[in-house]
Amino acid sequence: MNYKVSGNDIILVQSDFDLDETLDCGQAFRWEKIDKNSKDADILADVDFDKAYKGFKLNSPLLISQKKSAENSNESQITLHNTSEHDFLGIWVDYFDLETDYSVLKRDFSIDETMSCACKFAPGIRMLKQDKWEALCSFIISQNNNIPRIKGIISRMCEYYGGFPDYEAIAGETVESLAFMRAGFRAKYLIDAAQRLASGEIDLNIISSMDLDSARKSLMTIKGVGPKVAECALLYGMYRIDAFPIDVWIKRVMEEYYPNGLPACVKGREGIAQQYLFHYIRNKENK
DNA sequence: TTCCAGGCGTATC
DNA sequence: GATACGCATGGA
Repeated sequence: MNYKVSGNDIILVQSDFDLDETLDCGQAFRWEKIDKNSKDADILADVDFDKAYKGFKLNSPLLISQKKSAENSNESQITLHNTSEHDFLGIWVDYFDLETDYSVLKRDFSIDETMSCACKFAPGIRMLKQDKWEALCSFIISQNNNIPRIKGIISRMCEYYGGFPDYEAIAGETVESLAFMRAGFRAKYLIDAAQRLASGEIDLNIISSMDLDSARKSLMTIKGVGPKVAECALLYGMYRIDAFPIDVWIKRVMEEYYPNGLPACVKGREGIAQQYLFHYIRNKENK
């Protein structure tokens, strides 16, 4: 990975990374696109960019922009603004999975025809390595919900606490005191998860090193965590890329393309394949 | 008005 | 173990 430090910015030339496809594909809910015509874009007044996002990993903020390379369509200049080399190496390299070569991954996946289409459809998807607790919370909130509303609930939560609340904070709440979030029936599930973590009954660090089945079972002892949310917590919060969350959209993918199961070429990396497929099935009609 | 959204708990068989 | 139904909320 090649990068340079320029003042308070980190600049890297990176292939297989598109901000829209990675930050707005339903894996994370705290990234907001910066409209070039809004006053938000003022902070990027001197920057030459195509698209930019601001957001967080847990409570680490980041402003990130992208400028497509003129000579290579698969390549972009990615700039992480107002950060340090220390945070880049300590937080963001890991978060954006920059040590993984996605061109190799996509080449492997593309043996399968549907996977090939999905990879070509959004070649700039990367798996985000999110915080365990943040991912668990996010996907508890996600159940029977749509993405704009998930973002809204999480945004109200973070605004209220002045950042993403730790589980001790949520553990002390009640359904009534969390009413401001308008999370509906999910509020009691968040509280249960937080209380189980606060009591030490469940430890996400321990779960992250369990075998997949034990990890699933342990997570599913939390109220409101079923097979799908457990799988998402494992995939997005613990980088268990062999986890394979099946929601309504992936169910459609399986019925339409894989009635006999997933192809062998995604074995061991089902979760990453899932991210390409999820984005593909949801968006292929309107592109 | 009705249907749906990155599901799950509960009741019932 | 399978299936049916209710659930908070808000946009289409």
